Amino acid sequence: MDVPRLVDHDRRRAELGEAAIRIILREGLAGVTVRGVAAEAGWSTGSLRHYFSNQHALQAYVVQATADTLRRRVLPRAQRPRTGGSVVEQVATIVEEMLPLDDERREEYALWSAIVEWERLHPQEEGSVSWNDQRALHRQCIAALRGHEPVRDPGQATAPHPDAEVELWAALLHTFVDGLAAQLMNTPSQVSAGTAGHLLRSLLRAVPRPEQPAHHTEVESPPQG
Amino acid sequence: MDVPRLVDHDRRRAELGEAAIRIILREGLAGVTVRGVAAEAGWSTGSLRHYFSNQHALQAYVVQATADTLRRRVLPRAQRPRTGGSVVEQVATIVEEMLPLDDERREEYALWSAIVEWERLHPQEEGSVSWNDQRALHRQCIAALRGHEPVRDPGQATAPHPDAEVELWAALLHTFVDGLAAQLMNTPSQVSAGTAGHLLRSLLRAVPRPEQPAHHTEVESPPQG
DNA sequence: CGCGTGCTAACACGCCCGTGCTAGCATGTT
DNA sequence: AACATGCTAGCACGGGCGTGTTAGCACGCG
Repeated sequence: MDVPRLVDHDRRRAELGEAAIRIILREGLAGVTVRGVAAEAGWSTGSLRHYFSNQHALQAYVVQATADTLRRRVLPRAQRPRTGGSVVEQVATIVEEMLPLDDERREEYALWSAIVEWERLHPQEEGSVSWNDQRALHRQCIAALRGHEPVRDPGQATAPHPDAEVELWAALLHTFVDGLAAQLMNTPSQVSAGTAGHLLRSLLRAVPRPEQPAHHTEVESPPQG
Repeated sequence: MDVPRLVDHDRRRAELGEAAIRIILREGLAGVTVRGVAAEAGWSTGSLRHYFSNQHALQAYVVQATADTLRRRVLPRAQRPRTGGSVVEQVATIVEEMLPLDDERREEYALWSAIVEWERLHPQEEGSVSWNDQRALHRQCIAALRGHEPVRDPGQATAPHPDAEVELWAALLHTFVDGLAAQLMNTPSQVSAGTAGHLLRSLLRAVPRPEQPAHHTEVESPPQG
């Protein structure tokens, strides 16, 4: 026993994941079948089932692998330091890294939507994949609105933020970005990339900032529900 | 020939539509199969195919019937006149009629999402169903922000609006509402109904209005893309 | 009453699916 | 060189799907 492995299981699984991602982009998450993924990767179904006993196990792995791929692709772009331009422009370029404004980001957003859909249909899995990423986007919005570097995760996610107004506007921006992304994906004929940029910057200009306190919004309670 | 009909075809089609809506709510649009709808309605597949030759014809009809059902349910609620409360509160209650804040409106939003999904997958159909409803929501937002009754459709959809700022904020509100609805559906544990209400009202309070021109947003171009 | 037409039900075909199973191949060890 | 074990390929079964076809039923009309 304990014979040295002949193949690298992790490498094989990663190959399967890449094939599955290609299928998701072509046919959506419902197209991720045992037979389909095996054919896309050039294998037989029996070989695939040596690594994933179930379709469920396959899809769960694919969701995880896709989330990892997205993190590696999107986060560095969003966290790249911005120096030039106004605060509005800096925040806009950060947010635009996550919006489906071109084919590459449309691909990324389609993959992200597939993950969210999968987790909506399978809510009992231990440890939601998208939750941490949602928090990361949230923190990114907060940090961007402050004009600071992203805050390290304090570990206490529900603790009230020191600046309730910034927290509120981060939540508003987060929601707005979700809507903008949905409109760009679902009704691209009505909301083009240029329109999205205009809308985003218009909203950002409406955000009250300390150095420009022209508009006061009465904050009643923190937006965490 | 021209023998009087023995059954009311429209009535039968409507029965099929209701059965299909139940299936959409249970299993999504992908569950709308010829066999499944026939079984849900208590028919045989042969009978169903007497009314719809294709699965495509069935689904196209179901999408249309669902859109009609939604219009009859949602539009009267949204267009009900608001008298009491501030403008923010009036607009909030209008918008909330379209948000998935309880089980009934979650059902409605799930049906609406199915329609949008279907039209995204079949873009070549003559006359998009959701386009007119998107315009209706857009006009509703504009009218609500103005505090007026809904404007009649001028027939010239791309004509620039007289008040560019209202048009801009209507588009921003529309996008924000889309994002809020998506968050309520996809991540209800993070965005509850109460949170959604707070966020919506916070955004509405930030909208500059003629009687409260405390904040000036530099409008550069109309948001139509 | 008998007939024709509209409607219904059921079956058949081919395809794709998940999954269990088994014979064969390749490789590291003895 | 021979073996044992991990891996591969392929088949088989049962089920769901869309769709074409066909036999049978019900009703209105002559």
